[in-house]
Amino acid sequence: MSTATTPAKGAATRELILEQAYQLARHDGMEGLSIGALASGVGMSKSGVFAHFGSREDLQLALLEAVSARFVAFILHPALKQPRGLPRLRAIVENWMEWGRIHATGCVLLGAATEYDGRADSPLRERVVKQQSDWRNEIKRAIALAVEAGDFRPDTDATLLAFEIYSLMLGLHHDAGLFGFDQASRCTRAALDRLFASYRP
Amino acid sequence: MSTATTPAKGAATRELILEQAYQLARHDGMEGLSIGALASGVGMSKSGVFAHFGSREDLQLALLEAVSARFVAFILHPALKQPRGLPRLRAIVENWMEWGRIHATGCVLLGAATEYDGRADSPLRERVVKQQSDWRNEIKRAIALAVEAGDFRPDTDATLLAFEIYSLMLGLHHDAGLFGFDQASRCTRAALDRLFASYRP
DNA sequence: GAATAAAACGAACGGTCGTGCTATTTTGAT
DNA sequence: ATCAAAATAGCACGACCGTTCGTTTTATTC
Repeated sequence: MSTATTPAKGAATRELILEQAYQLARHDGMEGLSIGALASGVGMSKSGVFAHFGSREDLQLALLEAVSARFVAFILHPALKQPRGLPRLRAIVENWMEWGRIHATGCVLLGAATEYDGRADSPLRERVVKQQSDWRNEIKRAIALAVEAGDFRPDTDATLLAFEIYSLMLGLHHDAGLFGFDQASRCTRAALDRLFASYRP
Repeated sequence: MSTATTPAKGAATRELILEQAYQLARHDGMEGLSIGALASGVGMSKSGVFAHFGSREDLQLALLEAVSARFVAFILHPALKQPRGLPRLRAIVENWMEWGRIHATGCVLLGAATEYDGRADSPLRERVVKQQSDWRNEIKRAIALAVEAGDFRPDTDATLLAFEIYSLMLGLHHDAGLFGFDQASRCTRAALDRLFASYRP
């Protein structure tokens, strides 16, 4: 122990692998992710990549974790600088739409949610469900703060509004992937304005 | 020619194969569909199954076509018995929700839309885009009839409303797959009521 | 620089993948 | 019953899959 400094500097390689895995999973989904393609993507041997995670499933779990952290860091954290209430909620949604623009060509989290939606219980599915549940709660919290601030009517159903917002974001991703981002974002913005207006006191 | 009756009675086998492919694709997606698993599912040899379609891609295309036809037959056709306007639109949405209930454990069409969203152009993707586009137009038509009937305000943006409805259905599928159908359908119904009310004259 | 631990490699394993090819069976019309 | 055509089976192929194992290279510590 004593001077037990971090003996693992090859954790940087792990990051590199996860970054590449992220790119691959955007195209082929979580189940389409293969260690062989991943290895040649980072210029390593299959076994070299494999050793970092111990199994394909653990790799997938690590990827899921990494993407989720990235998602929250991109959307929620910057929005926390905005004052509580509608401004913060709008910032979240705005960042979310920007995330959708960047990931119009495939989003790992959305793909995972679709791949594991009705599947039998597995560590992967459990993780996805928890992440989605956590994220939904974050939105509900932002909504609750907007109600407190008087930006929304006191009888606002936060669960319902969170569902409505989330649905529009699904619509954005869906339409952006199939019909192009510009048209999709126009509809999304208009729908969000209508939605927020309908909850105004 | 002359008495050229249908020489192919093994088209029934094709149907059987497609039915099994449908079940498999619900779990593993369109890209997870494999001929080997399909063959053992219907109790045939791989090559026997293969011969019916000529390639995996053609099998996928045939499946996509079959599911799409089933989708429309389940949701749109029965609704056409309802009078034009809001009743018919409501019937469409109601059938759509029932479809979502049945397919809470994986919907092939939704899965395909996610799998091919940002992908490079391929026959599969083109087919998915066309199907989604056609379906969106059907919704817009039903909305336009509702406007004509005076159920919605004359300045109703059919494209926007179609997007809003579609988004809610995506939200239903999403939440039903992850959190259970009951809670998801409650939110969806409430959101639909709010949405329709907001367009009332 | 020697000793030690971490990291990466390379080959091999049993499987499954999609896809050809050639037989064999089954079917439907004569 | 016959015969052509359609349907299915059987087999083999090259490629890739996740995983294991023993070795070799690289990095860290004394």
